[in-house]
Amino acid sequence: MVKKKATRPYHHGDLRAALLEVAEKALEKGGSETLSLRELSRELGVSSMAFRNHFANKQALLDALAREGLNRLGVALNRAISDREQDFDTRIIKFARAYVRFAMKHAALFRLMFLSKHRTGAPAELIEASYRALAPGPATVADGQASGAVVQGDPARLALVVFSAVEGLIAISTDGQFFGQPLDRLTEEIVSQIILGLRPRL
Amino acid sequence: MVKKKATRPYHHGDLRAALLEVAEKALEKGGSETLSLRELSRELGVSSMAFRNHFANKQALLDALAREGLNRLGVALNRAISDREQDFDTRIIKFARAYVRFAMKHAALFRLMFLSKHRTGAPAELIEASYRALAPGPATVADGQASGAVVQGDPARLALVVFSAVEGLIAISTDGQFFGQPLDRLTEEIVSQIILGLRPRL
DNA sequence: ACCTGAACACCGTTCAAGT
DNA sequence: ACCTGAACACCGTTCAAGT
Repeated sequence: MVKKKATRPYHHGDLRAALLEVAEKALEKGGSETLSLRELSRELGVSSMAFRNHFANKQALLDALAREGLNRLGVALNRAISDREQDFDTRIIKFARAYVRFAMKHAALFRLMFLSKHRTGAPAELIEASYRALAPGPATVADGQASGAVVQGDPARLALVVFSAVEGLIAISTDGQFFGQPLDRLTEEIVSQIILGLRPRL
Repeated sequence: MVKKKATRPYHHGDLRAALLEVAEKALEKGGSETLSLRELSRELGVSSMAFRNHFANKQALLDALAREGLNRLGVALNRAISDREQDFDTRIIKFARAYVRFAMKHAALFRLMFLSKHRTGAPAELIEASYRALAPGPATVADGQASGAVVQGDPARLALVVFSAVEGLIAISTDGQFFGQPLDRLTEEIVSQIILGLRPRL
């Protein structure tokens, strides 16, 4: 996130930031395919091609949006596991909840984030941003290994099981078929299940 | 799937089927947003608006494609659990594998299927097609309950845990981070984990 | 450095018309 | 019943030009 000097040249102090802001709003109520650059420009009272000074094309704007989203997810996940005094189970459940909550709260952005990073020819920068954002997962698993709560093995590989559980919850959550169970409770249940498999054999 | 008489009126015996076929091919290598009706029409050597006799608009064509995909998934899932002599664990693992394999093999179609049915204002027909396609999940759980392999409770609710596991696998599989483990094996591992939670308490 | 405006090659959809 | 072709209102992107 490079800060630009607010020289207020034509219409805005920072057209780039303004574009990202309205783009995210448009995203959240229409998806990435219905998002129109011309419409965004109209909203901001700027010419259709003003955005060209800040983004090479539409894809570049979407990538920037995805990158920003990944950074925000990373912050949320880091905060969730920040208390290193807590035991592994508590931390990993908080991690899972933060992940699921982010996906629920910013559904369209979340979809874009993983659509962008998985598309063929995604910029390396985006892949790296994703690794950084998700790093709290493996990190917590590694801490769990250090305290004897988790079996030995590659933390990234073991964390994959947690990611799988979380992504599964997110996927089925759009069905809204929770039979009245709050999502936080379901997250705890499923992740608790997963934790059992990560336990060292007695 | 209503069969039309092959009267070969202008260009095709069945333009509807031909459209669905090329549309799926286009989908599989470009996503639903880059799919162009005009381009499909050109490929079939037909006017841009010929499709209008078979589909009200682009969305209707995508919905039809999603519906067809759901039917095919349903067939695959039914086949996976068809041997009622097998025990619960075997059947539900086969179910999960069939699900994951379908999603891998028809990635773009799979995405479209769940994008279509989850979008606001999705036709009821699509929702029903989805329930029918996924029915083998709850059905297998119900069989498991009958044989004492699964705890009591709403089969649809219990099956949700299996769906969650499977969807999670699919989500992370696009990352291709399996550390050399075959997906079938990982599916078995994770679903086996899930099964433990479905067991009646001794 | 930042923004404009006309032009180009695409879209999906509507409508009147053809057979 | 099925298909065509012109027209309309949109796109994203390129390019030459403005300050």
